[in-house]
Amino acid sequence: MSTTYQPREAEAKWSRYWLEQGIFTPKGEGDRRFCIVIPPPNVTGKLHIGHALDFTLQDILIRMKRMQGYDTLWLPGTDHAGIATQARVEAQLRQEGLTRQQLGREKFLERVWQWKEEYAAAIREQWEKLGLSLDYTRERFTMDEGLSRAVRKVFVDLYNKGLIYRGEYIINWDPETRTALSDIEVEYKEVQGKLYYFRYPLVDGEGGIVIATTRPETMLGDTAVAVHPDDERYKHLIGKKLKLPIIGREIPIIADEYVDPEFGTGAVKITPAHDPNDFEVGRRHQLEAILVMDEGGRMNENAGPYQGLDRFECRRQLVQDMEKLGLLVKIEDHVHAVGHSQRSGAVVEPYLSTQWFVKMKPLAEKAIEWQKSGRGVKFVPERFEKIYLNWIENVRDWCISRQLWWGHRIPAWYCQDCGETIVSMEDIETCPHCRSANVVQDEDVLDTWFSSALWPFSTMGWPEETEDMKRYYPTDVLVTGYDIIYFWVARMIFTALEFTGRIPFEYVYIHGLVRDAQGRKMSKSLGNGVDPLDVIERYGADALRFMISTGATPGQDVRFHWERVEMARNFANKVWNASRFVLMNIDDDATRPFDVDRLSVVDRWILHRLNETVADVTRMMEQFEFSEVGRHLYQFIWDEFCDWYIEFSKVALYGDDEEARKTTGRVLLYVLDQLLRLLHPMMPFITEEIWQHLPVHGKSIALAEWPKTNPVYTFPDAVAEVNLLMDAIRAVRNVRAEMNVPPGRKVTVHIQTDDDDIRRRLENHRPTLLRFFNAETLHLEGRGAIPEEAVTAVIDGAVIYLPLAGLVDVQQELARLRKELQKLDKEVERVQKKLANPQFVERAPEAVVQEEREKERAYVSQREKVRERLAVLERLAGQSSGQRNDT
RNA sequence: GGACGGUUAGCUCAGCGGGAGAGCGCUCGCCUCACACGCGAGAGGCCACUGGUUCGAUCCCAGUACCGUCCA
Repeated sequence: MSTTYQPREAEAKWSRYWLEQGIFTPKGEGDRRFCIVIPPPNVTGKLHIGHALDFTLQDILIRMKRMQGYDTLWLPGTDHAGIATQARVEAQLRQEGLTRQQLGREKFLERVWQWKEEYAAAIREQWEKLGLSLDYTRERFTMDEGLSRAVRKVFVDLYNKGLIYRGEYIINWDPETRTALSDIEVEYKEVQGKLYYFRYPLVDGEGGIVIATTRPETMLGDTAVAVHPDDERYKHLIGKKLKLPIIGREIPIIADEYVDPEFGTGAVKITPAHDPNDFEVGRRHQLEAILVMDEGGRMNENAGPYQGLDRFECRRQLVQDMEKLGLLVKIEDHVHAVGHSQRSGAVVEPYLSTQWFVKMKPLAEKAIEWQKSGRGVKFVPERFEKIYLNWIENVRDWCISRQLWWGHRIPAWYCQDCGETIVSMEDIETCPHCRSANVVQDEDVLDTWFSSALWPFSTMGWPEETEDMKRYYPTDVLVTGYDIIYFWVARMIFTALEFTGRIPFEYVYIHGLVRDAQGRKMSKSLGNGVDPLDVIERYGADALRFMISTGATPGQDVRFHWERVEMARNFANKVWNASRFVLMNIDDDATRPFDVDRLSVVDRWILHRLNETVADVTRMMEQFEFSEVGRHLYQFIWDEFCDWYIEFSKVALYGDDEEARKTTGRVLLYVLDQLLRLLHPMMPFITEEIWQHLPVHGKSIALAEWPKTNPVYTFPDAVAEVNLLMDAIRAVRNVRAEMNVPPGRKVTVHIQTDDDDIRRRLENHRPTLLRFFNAETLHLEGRGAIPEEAVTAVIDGAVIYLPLAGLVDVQQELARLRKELQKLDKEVERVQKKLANPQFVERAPEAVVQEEREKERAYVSQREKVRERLAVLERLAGQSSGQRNDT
């Protein structure tokens, strides 16, 4: 084994081995099963660091459960990601000077499938590099045949239940990708815009009405101007007609409660085809809806002289023209929220169009009822439940049709002869109503999230009653980021309830986003993204996994810092070297169980602490507190196992007592083995690599049993004794460092105590103390002769002196002790003040009061010892200065 | 406008009713027979602010300020 851990070969070796051995495919046996389905990454491109976080957390859970003996299934898959993938392939085509229209639907889809195969393969490779224990035999894709059947089934059933309908409404239109979007695919951003005041003249008589608008170009489609019915300024004008400038159309002045008299002039232009509120007003007043733009955001034939202009160019020109006509009253600066397409970034246009919708109310009500009656999904952290509920309680109908080619084609056919709409599981050739063969399928596809919403059960083979469906559904946990609670989590819940009658997962663990070192969101445009493969290449997958899973508390964002990856890499190396040490110091029979009666005090101490660590780590894992798990393991392995136990063990290992040597070897191996298991879910590769070097038998550490606490290893006395040892050692080290005693210089140490028990305990560890003190002589004695030229350290129950002829300056030593005295004075004062408070003694729990009393005792006694030593040194200093004065 | 999250060591973050923690950075000393990706010893904090509850508040409650996110 080399002196530093080399992740590259080890990782390649073990991911191959795991696959070959098929250990991630569940057996399908046993009472306890545990299942997670992966949030399917988009086949648009490579995985980013956020995926690495999401997948690592799932792998940690799955690996622990597998080791705990559960029959575990972690099901992988990818998402077709309609708009995003189509856009990527179209961009590729553009480079070749082609458009999808030129290629035609069929040829284009072939290209996208080609793309999909390529990227799905790349994703699979990245999963393996991350060390994920996915069951690749069950990999799914949202457009697989089976999953497509599920999509169709859900669509048909919802349609038959009246929960899917087609109609003409205002939807969010993305003129860039030329498709409809759902409400949540629109991101509102505050924009510094203008508020334009236009005068519309009355048809009959003088004057007119001044309206205010942020989108002047839509006036070309105005079919009314509305005022509030109670608005005294306009009451007399209601019912009169206005002449729409430029177009010349006569439009009525109507009264509607919707108008806010406080905003602008209190008079609002009404454009039913380009604004959701105006659409409603238009319905109430039977107004005509006139579209003035085409699908690409250019003005159409209804826009009169502006036909063919881009919507923003039209706005500029129209404002100029209105000014020339003397109808522009004023322009004000105005900050307002403008909707942008989540995918293309284009300004979204409210647009009247015929689309398919899911009627949300009945579905939402069911989901709310389940959640509120306590049968719902458990959110971790809990606060996200409120976010989910708030959304689903206010959800509006879901626009599910997309004007794309890549996706699940809507299973609706229109008879060109009788006008019938047929929604069907099977493809339709002839109209069942009029027998005409002149039927055409809807050109559009479904929102990607429509199929994602079925993911937890469509991947299991639903609607068939498969074995997987019976055994692994509902799943146990869903792990995902808070950014897709609405898009995905909520939709999975209500579809699962409707179609499977159960919640799709018991827990949903919500994590944050990975940001760059400055806290900015990682994005392509900023170029601040970090490629997980790059991190793996440089530091290893385990380092990446450890860093990322230990980075943040649940629900909180994580910043990516290379220094933190380095920290994780160093930790891996520490584990590596500790293991090397163990392997270098054990015999062949180290695997034999140790005899509890032969255990040394330090053995007992480490076993006791291991027990506590096992309990803590297991508990925290089950509570999804991954970063606490990481911190605990880091601390225990590095500080306690390496810095203390391994150092302690050297005394026995290099000593003469053969039995002690063997026992120590066995304990070292046992503790290391247990620690590797605890660490395995977070750092699968290095733990496997080391474990396979260990003289233990097993196919893989991934299948080794998860550590359990062992009540036999409960040794509170040993813990107290080792704490005493550590105190003494730290005190001496401290003195050596402060006095600049060269590391090579052997010292003599006097430990004085009245307490026979303490002296006896320390006597037991004489060889250890000599080694750690780097001393040649150790005197354990009662209170008595104190060497004069010595440095003093006080610990609880004993005083330690280091005679350091030539190194001790009495004045310096006095100053050091006075500082120490001050510190102790402060502590004593604090404790005594507390204990002097009768309310504290009465009301605080007995244990707390006892603890304070114990502290008081310890501090007072230590202070006493410091004072004594000070008195001696002060006398000495007085003498020497007196002598100087005499001469 | 509403909801939620954050404010703790120079930086990045844990902790969360009873003596302030980690990693990195910094200072000092060490290539000590597992590890310099290391070892040992340190320095460094009115735990944002104002009130309240409590024997006791960094932690709970109310409010304020600033930063951030989501929703309208």
